[in-house]
Amino acid sequence: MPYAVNAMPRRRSLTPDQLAAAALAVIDRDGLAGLSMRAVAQEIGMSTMALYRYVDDRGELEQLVIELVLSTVDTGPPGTASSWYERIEVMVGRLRGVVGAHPWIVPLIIAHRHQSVAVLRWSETVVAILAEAGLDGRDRVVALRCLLAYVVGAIQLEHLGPLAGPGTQVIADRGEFPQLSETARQAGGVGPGEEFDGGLAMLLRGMANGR
Amino acid sequence: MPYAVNAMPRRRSLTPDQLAAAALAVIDRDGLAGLSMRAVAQEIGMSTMALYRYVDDRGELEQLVIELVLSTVDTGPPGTASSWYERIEVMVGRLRGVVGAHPWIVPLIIAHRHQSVAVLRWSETVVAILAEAGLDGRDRVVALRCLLAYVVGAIQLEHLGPLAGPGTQVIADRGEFPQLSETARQAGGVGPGEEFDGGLAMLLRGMANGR
DNA sequence: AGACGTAAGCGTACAGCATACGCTTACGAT
DNA sequence: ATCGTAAGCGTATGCTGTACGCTTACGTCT
Repeated sequence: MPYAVNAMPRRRSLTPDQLAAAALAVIDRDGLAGLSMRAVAQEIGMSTMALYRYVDDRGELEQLVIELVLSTVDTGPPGTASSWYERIEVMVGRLRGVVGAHPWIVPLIIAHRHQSVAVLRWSETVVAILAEAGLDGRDRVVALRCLLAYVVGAIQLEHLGPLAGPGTQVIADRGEFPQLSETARQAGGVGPGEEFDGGLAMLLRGMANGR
Repeated sequence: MPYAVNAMPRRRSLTPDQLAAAALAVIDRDGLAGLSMRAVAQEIGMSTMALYRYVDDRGELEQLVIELVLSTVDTGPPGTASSWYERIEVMVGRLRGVVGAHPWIVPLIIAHRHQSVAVLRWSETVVAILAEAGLDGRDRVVALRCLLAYVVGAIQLEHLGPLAGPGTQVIADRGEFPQLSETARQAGGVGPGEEFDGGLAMLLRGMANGR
């Protein structure tokens, strides 16, 4: 006679969420490169191999992490009061807010997104709004993927490059790239948030003026 | 008395380009995860440690690789006959063509882009076109970063997810996400090229209708 | 109360990783 | 012919993921 689910010989001392949270803590502290089974085990005070009672391999742990993060994205449709334009901004803003708080996980999202329910829920809501905006068929497909590409790309460019100054600035200021260094000079006054929102606004204007 | 440059006690048997080409071959064959000093050494028939006569560390090898790839991007301004709109399309298309042929290196580009002259050259030309289009100040900064974010994000979404079907399709078709699965169905008929170009077109329309 | 079976958790082992250090060796300059 | 130098290599160290088998806690059944 098989055991009941809650009558295991020894109860697990961890929930998958706790495990994922520990992994996320490691990532936030030491970056994606710092994520190792050993580091996570130490974080929760267990032996390395104990983790394998919870996940089959490192990949499954990564999946747990992105699901933990993405599940905190509010995927409910924003109030219908505002325009579709603003509602997309809200949806994208929510995603950026959550993911931008843990930028190291973006590569994990790209790798595991097809297994993520959270991404699907978010996409579902966004697609619905796009439909309301009058986009359908090809254009809607394109718009959705385009939004995702932008979010994913922008977050990485913002957070995952090494400090912007020493590299670009020095070379740019050598007078070899006049237009660029002029632009770079003005970039100083533009905060990351404004930059992101500005780009998103361009994108949305383009979607609105669909051909 | 120091030696002349070409009179070294033992001539290097490799050019940096050959080294980078070997690393790129490994990446193209086995992915970024397959890139290791050992693998590259084997590829060129040298010992692992011999590589360190050419680069300080793995990071420098990566930089060599992206510079090898990106240096093949034609950064010359496209013919002035066409509109700025079309010229940006050409510039973005060139970048996508080259990088899309080696999609695994995108994370390397993100990490090392600030040290890449090729990226600067490309940006310089793009900025010049944007200026002609009437964009300046804040808008030009935003537009450039936005284009880069899109390219980088789109290439990763296209190439770096695991096969699209089994994951998304199966879940989507469970009727839980009606809008999404409807959209996904139509996505089948849209090729990657069309999708990329479609998104870019939206972006450019938005830039044109600057507020 | 005591015995049993199961799964939790751990220790060890192994292959592969980047790379520090020091040795050998080829070879241009003298 | 000799010498100095840098090319190239071998070994060692401390990381990584994880396969395998042991110990141990504990719910269930007698």
